[in-house]
Amino acid sequence: MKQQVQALLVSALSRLADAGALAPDALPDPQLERTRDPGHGDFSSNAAMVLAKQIHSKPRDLAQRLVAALPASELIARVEVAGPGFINFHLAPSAYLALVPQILGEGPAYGRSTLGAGRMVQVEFVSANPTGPLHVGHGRGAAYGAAVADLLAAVGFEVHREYYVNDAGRQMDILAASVWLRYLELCGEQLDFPSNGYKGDYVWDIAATLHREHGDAYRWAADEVFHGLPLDAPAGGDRETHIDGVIAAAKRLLGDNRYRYVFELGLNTILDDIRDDLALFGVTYEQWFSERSLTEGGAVNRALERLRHSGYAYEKDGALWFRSTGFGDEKDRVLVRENGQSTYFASDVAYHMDKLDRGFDRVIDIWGADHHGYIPRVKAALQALGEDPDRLDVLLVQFAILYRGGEKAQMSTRSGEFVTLRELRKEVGRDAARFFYVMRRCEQHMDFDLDLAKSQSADNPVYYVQYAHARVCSVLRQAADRGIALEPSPGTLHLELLTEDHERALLKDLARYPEVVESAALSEEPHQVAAYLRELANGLHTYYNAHQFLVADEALRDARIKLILAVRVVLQNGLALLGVSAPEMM
RNA sequence: GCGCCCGUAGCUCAGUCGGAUAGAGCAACGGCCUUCUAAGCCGUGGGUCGCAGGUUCGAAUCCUGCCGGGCGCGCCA
Repeated sequence: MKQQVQALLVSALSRLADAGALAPDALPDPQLERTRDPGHGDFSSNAAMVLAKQIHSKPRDLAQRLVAALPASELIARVEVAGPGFINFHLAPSAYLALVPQILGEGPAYGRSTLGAGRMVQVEFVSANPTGPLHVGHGRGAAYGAAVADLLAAVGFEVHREYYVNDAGRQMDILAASVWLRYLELCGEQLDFPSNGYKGDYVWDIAATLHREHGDAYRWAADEVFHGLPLDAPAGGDRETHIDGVIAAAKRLLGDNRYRYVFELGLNTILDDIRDDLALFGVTYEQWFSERSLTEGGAVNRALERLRHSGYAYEKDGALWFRSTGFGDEKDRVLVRENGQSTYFASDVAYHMDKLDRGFDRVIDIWGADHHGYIPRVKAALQALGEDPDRLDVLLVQFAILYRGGEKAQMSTRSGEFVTLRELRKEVGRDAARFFYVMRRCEQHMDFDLDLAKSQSADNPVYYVQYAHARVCSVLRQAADRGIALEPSPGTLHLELLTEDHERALLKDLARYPEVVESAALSEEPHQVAAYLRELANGLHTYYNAHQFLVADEALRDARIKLILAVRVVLQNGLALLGVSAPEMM
């Protein structure tokens, strides 16, 4: 609908340009907006005011000439110039009424478009280290990333969702060591668990699996394991060097194969848990991409070679560095450590190189805000590799700050004190959690009050929207009980009877939906959909309270049923985009 | 110290590529269930848009400087 009006405006502008009144190259994209005040019509454009400045004309005069140049259209009831030079478009009622059969005909397709023209977009999100279960912080990235991906798919992009599995780093070794030590404890060994080890219950669970399936086959005396290791922090030493010593001991005593087995057991158990957790949250991926595969497949070495070749890699202090300062980064970054091990950054360079090589037109990374300092070096690497850094878009999701009992709750995977996504889902439900997470802009810090989310979940706006859907379904059930046909023949449609203010307001909301989806998708802001759904639900509730739908007048009744059927379609479509269900009964 | 994000009603937040009178939910107060679900509706009160300058027909929105909060500044991932 907006596009049609926009086309009229563009046409008027080019007519003036043809007449020599405007310089063709000075034509801006005319800005057409929904008006806030219904008195200003349906759409408003500031084109005349913007143009007037360029050609030194009076805005209102120019607006009048633009209006005169508008092609005739059945869509428009009238156009007027208002205020300092706004052009206000009042649409014909019939334009809105035509929406109802259109929405009912298109069903789930209403609001979708082909704007993306099948261009390939990759969305990588969550990508939490597989060292423990997902917590509520990851939940925000999951809900947000899934919604962004679904929105882009809705407007015609070919979307590829991906989870980058950090299965290669030191943190994974710490996990393997933690599992092994817990296993030793289950075997009856007495030991001081490293302060830097993973202490969550899930580590015990994995250790128990190892013990159950392999008995004492992986058992060594604790004294032998800890003999000669650097002291841990509580004993006056350093926790980092201590845990490194434990890892080294585990590798030495167990040998490659057994160590690898423990490592894989931990990784796979946790990865399975994460995969299951996300699936139950309605979040699925086209691909789970292994960091280790980059090293093992030679991609890291190829990336390093390309950087060397481009002259942006150099040796210093026994390490290999990337000259990211050449692209505006604060300092150069290490690619290969003195000890010969490549860094996480080296993997990430290889990973992003691989993403672009796979042919995605756009790559979207969704990261926690704590990684923001990482953006310049990744973009720098892409530039150094001769790629266009603008193909990569990094969206930073701010932390969800947890509150419990009015106080901030600590969150640390290492200490085991955290609320898991699984727990959250169990307590407040998938729908409430998904909706809650995308209600705010991603740059906005989010206060997540656990007590409120858990105990007063009925206050959550998601129920307001879902209730609107359930209400429509309820009315339809009532109608069926009374033997009223829900699918009258087209001849009985008298949509022109929908003249109440509430009905006109609802029709306008229905018309806005495709505009909202497009805007939310292009700006990667799912909260626009959440806000819209609340407004649409409000329109339905208000209408419901003001008017009876199942009235005696058959023509009016049919028109009203058609209208709320259309509302139901849009509620379903919008909720689906956010991963929220549309219950028929509440 | 440097960098990124944020600062709008009592609380949580929309509105931010400049537009018309700054909005919503919650909380507070007052109404509405013999009629399709009251998880709802209607009404009332509530604001120096952090502060100070600047840009212009017009600034919550853009620029500069401050103030306040969060995060980051590893041969960790």
